[in-house]
Amino acid sequence: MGRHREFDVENALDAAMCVFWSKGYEGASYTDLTEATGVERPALYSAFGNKEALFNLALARYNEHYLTHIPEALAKPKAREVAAHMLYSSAELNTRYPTHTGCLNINGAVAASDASEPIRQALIKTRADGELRFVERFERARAEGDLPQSAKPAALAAFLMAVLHGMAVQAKAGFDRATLEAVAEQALSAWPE
Amino acid sequence: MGRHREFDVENALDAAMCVFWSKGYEGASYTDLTEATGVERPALYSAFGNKEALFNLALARYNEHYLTHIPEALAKPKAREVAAHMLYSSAELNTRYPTHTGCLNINGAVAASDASEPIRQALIKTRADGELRFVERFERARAEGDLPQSAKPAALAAFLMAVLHGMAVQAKAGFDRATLEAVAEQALSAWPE
DNA sequence: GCGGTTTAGTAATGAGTGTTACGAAATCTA
DNA sequence: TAGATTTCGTAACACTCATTACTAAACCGC
Repeated sequence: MGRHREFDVENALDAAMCVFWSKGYEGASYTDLTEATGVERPALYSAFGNKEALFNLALARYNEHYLTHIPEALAKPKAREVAAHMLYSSAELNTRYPTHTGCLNINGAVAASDASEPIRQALIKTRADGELRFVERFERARAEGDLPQSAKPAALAAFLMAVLHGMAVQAKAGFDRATLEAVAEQALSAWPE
Repeated sequence: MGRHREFDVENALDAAMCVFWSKGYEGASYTDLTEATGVERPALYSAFGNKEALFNLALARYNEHYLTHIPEALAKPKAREVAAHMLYSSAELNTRYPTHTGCLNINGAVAASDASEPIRQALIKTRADGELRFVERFERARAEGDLPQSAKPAALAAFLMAVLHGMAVQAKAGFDRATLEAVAEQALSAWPE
C-alpha cells in the first residue's frame, strides 16, 4: 500500500550511470543527477541511498550491462582472440556514446579528494578483479599450449589492461574509434603466438 | 621596496604541484594547498593567481622538471630506443614518489565537472602536443629506414601513448615498478624492427 | 625616524556541495 | 469514505569550496 513510485527505477539508475560515466564520481553533482534522471533529490536518496551507494549501484549496472564483452572475450578459444575481442570491443564501447566516452571504471576516479577515496578504492578493486580473470585465462592458455611456455600470464594481463586503460583515457580525450582500433591492432602485433 | 616574501616561490610551487599530482585539480583544496606549501591562501593568490592559474603553473613545472625523459627519448638514435626510454622512464617516474604516484597529466583530470573543463582541455592539449612530437619522430625514423615503410607513425605514437597512459593509471592504483616494467617489456615486444 | 609600499594572516563572503525535515499528494486496505 | 502508509517536492540544513577585504607587520628610500 501507499503511494506508487512515479519514476522507473531502472531508467533513473541508467541516467545516473551516464552522468557518472561522463563526469566521474566527484564531478557529478546532485543538480546533474536530478536533471538527467528527472527525479528530485529526496526521491533519489529514498530509492538508492546516498551518493556513494548510488554510484556503486551505477557501477554494478555498468559492469553487468556494458562490460558484456569481458565474459565473451574470456570464452574465446585462444588467448590472442581473448585479447583481440577485448581490444576491439573496448574501442567500440569507449566511443559508442558521444555524451559519455571512455570507461566508467577509469572516468569514475583516477585521482580524487580524501572524501571520495572509498570510491577510488572500489574502482581499483573492480579493475583488479577483472585483471585476475585474464591472468587465470592466460595461465590456462599456456597450460593448453595456446601460449608459449615462456609467456608470462600476469605480465600479459597487466599489459592488456594497460592498453585498455590507455584507450579509455584517449577516448575521453576525444579520440575516435578508428584511432583506438589502430592502437588495438598495434597492441595485438606484440602478442605471443 | 616593501615587505619581502617570507616563503620561497619555487618551493611553494613544487609543493602545490605535488598536491595536484596526488589528488588532481578538483580533488586538491586550498586547505590541502596551504598545508603542503605552508603558505596562507591570500599569499598563494597574490603569488600565483587563482586555482586554475596555480595549476597551470604547476603543470608547466611538472612538464619541464619531471618529464625530462621526453626530450631524452626523442634524441635517441632509433625508434625502438625512443619507445623503450619512454616506457622504462615512465615506469620509474610513476612509482618514484609513494605520496604521489602516476602522472600529473592523467591524475589532473580525466573526467570532471563542468567548472574544471578548461583544465581538462589543457591537459588533453598537453598530451596531444607530446604525442605529436612522437609522430614526427617516428616519421623521421621511417624516412631514415629505421622503421619499415609499412610502419604507421601515427598509430605507433598513439599506441605508445596508450601504454604510457595505462601505466599511469595502474601506478595510481598502486602497481609497483616491476609490474610496470613488465608492461613496458611486453609493449616493446610488439615494436616493429 | 618617517612615509610609502608590499606582504602576512585573520576572518569573512557568496556560491555550491551532499543531505534531510516536513507538509502535501497519492495510493491501498478496511 | 476513513485511516494508514508511502512518495513527492519544496525548502532548508550544515558544510566545504574558491575567493577576497582588511588590518597588522615588515621592509625600502629618504
